[in-house]
Amino acid sequence: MKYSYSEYIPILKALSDETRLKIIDMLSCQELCANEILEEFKITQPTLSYHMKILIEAELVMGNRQGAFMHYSLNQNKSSELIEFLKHISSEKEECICNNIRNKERK
Amino acid sequence: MKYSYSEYIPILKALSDETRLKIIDMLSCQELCANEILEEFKITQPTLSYHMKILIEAELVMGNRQGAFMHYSLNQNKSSELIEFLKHISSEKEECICNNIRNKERK
DNA sequence: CAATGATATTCATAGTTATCTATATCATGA
DNA sequence: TCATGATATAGATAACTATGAATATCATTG
Repeated sequence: MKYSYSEYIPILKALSDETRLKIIDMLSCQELCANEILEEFKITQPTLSYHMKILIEAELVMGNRQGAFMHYSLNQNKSSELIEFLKHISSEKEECICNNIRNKERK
Repeated sequence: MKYSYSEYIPILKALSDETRLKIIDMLSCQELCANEILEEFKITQPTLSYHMKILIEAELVMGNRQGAFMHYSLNQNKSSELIEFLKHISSEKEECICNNIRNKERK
């Protein structure tokens, strides 16, 4: 399995913010719309909209318009994918980038 | 188990950079010193030193001076801890932050 | 103890990010 | 169709980040 680091940067950046981490947590059991999310924070509505956009662009969250309301839900596939990626890069493996580094000199 | 979001921000920020993700991957099987890592990138030595500092401050990487050389190794505990945290916030659970949101109104 | 090699720090800077205010768009119901 | 409520976009800005050049520190070896 081949991973590209850059592919995961937007997801990791999306998660590198306390507000957005909390939003992920809030969406873990149920979908919510923007005003329900907003109530839990002391930020303005445009700021929340900005954070939602980042989460959606990272594909961690899906937006589904129901009339005037945007229903936001978690994309569990994407978070699982990230978790697999993190497990992969941080554990020992056969085909590893590090095979080309110091081992090279040892052989 | 109680998680604080802010605790994980430095780790997630540390991972939100392609250079640093690659460094984590490079350290997954063996420890390496700075010049070995540097060879794999087209950045300057001070820039690498800056990235290593961020990884160390996030406790994802440990530095161990061996004479003139710094041996960098992965702190697998820390990456596991992050993975557990991400699993936790992104999956359904009994005691969830979202219990206090929409459910409240339904009861 | 001076030269050299390895790594860290300082400083300056361009680029990015989070935030707000103001405004726009979009949907609904009177 | 107009007023209202929900969400998005634009523009401005302060704070933060990644980078390189210059320099400093630290360890080794002659």
